[in-house]
Amino acid sequence: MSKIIIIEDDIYLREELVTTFAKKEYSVSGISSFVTPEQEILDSEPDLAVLDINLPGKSGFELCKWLKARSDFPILILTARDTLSDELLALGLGADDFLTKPCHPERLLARVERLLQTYGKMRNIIQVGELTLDTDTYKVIWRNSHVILPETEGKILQILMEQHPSLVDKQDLFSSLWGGSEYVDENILQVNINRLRKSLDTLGLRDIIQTIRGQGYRLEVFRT
Amino acid sequence: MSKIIIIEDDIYLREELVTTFAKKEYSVSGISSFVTPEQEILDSEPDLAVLDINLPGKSGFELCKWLKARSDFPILILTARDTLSDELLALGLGADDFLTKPCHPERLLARVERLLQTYGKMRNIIQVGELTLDTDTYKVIWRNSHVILPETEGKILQILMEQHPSLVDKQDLFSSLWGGSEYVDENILQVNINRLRKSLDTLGLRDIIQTIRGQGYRLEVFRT
DNA sequence: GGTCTTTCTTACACCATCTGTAAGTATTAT
DNA sequence: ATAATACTTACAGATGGTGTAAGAAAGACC
Repeated sequence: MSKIIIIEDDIYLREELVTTFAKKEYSVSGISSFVTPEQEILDSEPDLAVLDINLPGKSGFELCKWLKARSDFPILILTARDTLSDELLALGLGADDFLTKPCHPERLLARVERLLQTYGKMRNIIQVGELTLDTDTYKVIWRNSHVILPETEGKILQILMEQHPSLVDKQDLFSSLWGGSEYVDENILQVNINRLRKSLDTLGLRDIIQTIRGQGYRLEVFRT
Repeated sequence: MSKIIIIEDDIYLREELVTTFAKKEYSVSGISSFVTPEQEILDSEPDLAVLDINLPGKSGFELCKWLKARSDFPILILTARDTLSDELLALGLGADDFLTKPCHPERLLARVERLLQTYGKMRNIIQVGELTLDTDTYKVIWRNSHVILPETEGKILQILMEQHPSLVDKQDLFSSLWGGSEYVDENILQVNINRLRKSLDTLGLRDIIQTIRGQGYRLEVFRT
């Protein structure tokens, strides 16, 4: 069954939540240390996180933003802070739902259920602005159209998106793509960048890959 | 920009919602006739629907269920009915969010924005129970694993899922897959069914394709 | 139980696509 | 102007997907 992680410092409420989910046959765990919760959360590879805002150390807002940039499981914010601006901030940071305490367990369960169902359809999706990439199939989605890239082009785009908005060194691309093997033609990267540009051009994405002469490539920042 | 459809019988509120969304550069339209709203909604191919519950004719609940079975855009329920059981019912029928009137426009906009962002990542996804298929790439997801099918196998699975839980006639499969072309070996369907079964077996999905001797195939109904 | 029909399984060869190599052209920096 | 870097196009080998073929297994019917 799905794995849920609870990030909540009130031990009483945390245990209550754990019990609520455990009853429904979820595999559920609570975070107890708030010194460096980030890695603990990522390492547990949850299917969903229930996140409080008022935490010792990093706030739930910061945590939400940090997690959303590095993972693709849904985050449900559950907090006593019930102002509209809190909700707008949370949703703006990528939170998937926002519920206020006290929250009826059935409502929480229903919301969690819905998120799991929605996200169950999307595994291994990364996103930069409006650009979406499925890293299993290398399907690229932008606005209302899509292309399916061959493996090499897809891997290049994946690296560019993961490093966005930083520059990606040519050497990094070489070692990621052809690292283990023996010598390959220096030109191979340019050829594949060229192919990738042509593929993306069919979506109307001209010039989103910038060349930084002598160093490497990077994704152009574009309006969202 | 994204296209939103408003299904709300109170003309006053409807116009207010239309204005709210229009300001944010959404392409927005309202339903005015409630005799047969279903087809009008589908035909407009919206990216999201805002749906009231208390409607003349079919209720919003029925409409939600009907639409969810035939389309894949998100549905946000916006209603004056604020009981928990209404919310649970709506979410259970597949609604993606549930807000009660009166609702602050900013909250509504933020929720809509979030849904559009989430759904923007998932184009052309169909689902039967826990089984998910991307009909562009033929990536099949089940529980925590996935396979990418070759085109022919993927098309067969797509048809079986679209017709589920009905039986699919062998002739239908033949005409869908090899319809236009000249003669093909009768055996080709059996070979590809066999290949598809083996591919799905790598997910632990043994025997989900039933053979109906003399007629065709169908997807086994399994526990969700 | 025997026989006929239908379905399943495995192997093989053709074909399309992807990939790296090569060679030549264009662009940029100094 | 010249050299260095980046781009473009064409080509051939490798890979994986597809239909054909032939025989084995399973089910229906008497």
